[in-house]
Amino acid sequence: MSQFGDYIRNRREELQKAKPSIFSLRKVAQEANIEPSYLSKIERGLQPPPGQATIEALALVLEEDKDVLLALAGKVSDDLSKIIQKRPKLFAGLIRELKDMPDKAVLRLVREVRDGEW
Amino acid sequence: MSQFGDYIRNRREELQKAKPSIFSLRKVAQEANIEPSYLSKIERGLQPPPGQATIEALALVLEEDKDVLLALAGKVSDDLSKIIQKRPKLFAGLIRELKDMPDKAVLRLVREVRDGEW
DNA sequence: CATACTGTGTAGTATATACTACACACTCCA
DNA sequence: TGGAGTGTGTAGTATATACTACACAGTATG
Repeated sequence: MSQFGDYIRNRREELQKAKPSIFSLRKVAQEANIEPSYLSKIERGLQPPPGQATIEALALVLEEDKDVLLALAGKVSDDLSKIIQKRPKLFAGLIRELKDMPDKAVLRLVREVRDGEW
Repeated sequence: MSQFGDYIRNRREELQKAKPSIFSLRKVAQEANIEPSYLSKIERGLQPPPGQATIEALALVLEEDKDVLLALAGKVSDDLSKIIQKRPKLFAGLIRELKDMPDKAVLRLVREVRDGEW
């Protein structure tokens, strides 16, 4: 039931398969400046997700998107915060729509947005 | 600099103009089951935003979207969390795009999504 | 002018957050 | 077979969170 923990454990193990010497729990913890035992507990959901600074450090080490990691930890990134602040109603509407939107439609939407069609 | 506080104070005062007797700080605090002084401090940003339960109570009283209020408080709602969990990459992409997307494009996007064109 | 509201300041507290420190058990391989 | 590496368990702590309780000052109304 620990989204954040599961996510980073999966990600780390994935990287570890490719480069075992770099992505052990101890090495990753060291890179992120936290105790290995602490990271272990976070990955297994025995500890709530860490603070913003630590999450961003982990995002860097694990080559992950910090907005996603923060969100999985139940925290809102500064970028997302600015978007919501600027257009709260858009944000509320988007959540309502995305909840039930089929994947295919979402993918097409994102592709078009990215390609500047909007 | 207190997004959450500013937002709910504006909202409350707006409602207060229409119905002064119902939307005083004291009445709203009472409805949300918190101390008036606490709400006062939150509205002025002297106190960090309250917990999830209190935010949802305030959303109800102030007739606001709870996803927005939670996000302004730096917290991720369950609905948003589910979306991110299901499609982390979509979410990351969406944030990147929305940051610089002009309002007109966003509005058109949302309208179309809402109308089922997606 | 009293009393009934408005919002605010000060002081305090239980619980959760965000970690550290270090010992322990296991596996691998030289 | 022993040392280097893997992850984990227990114990503890400073700081922040998420509030309560209540006294106080101002305004408005009867």
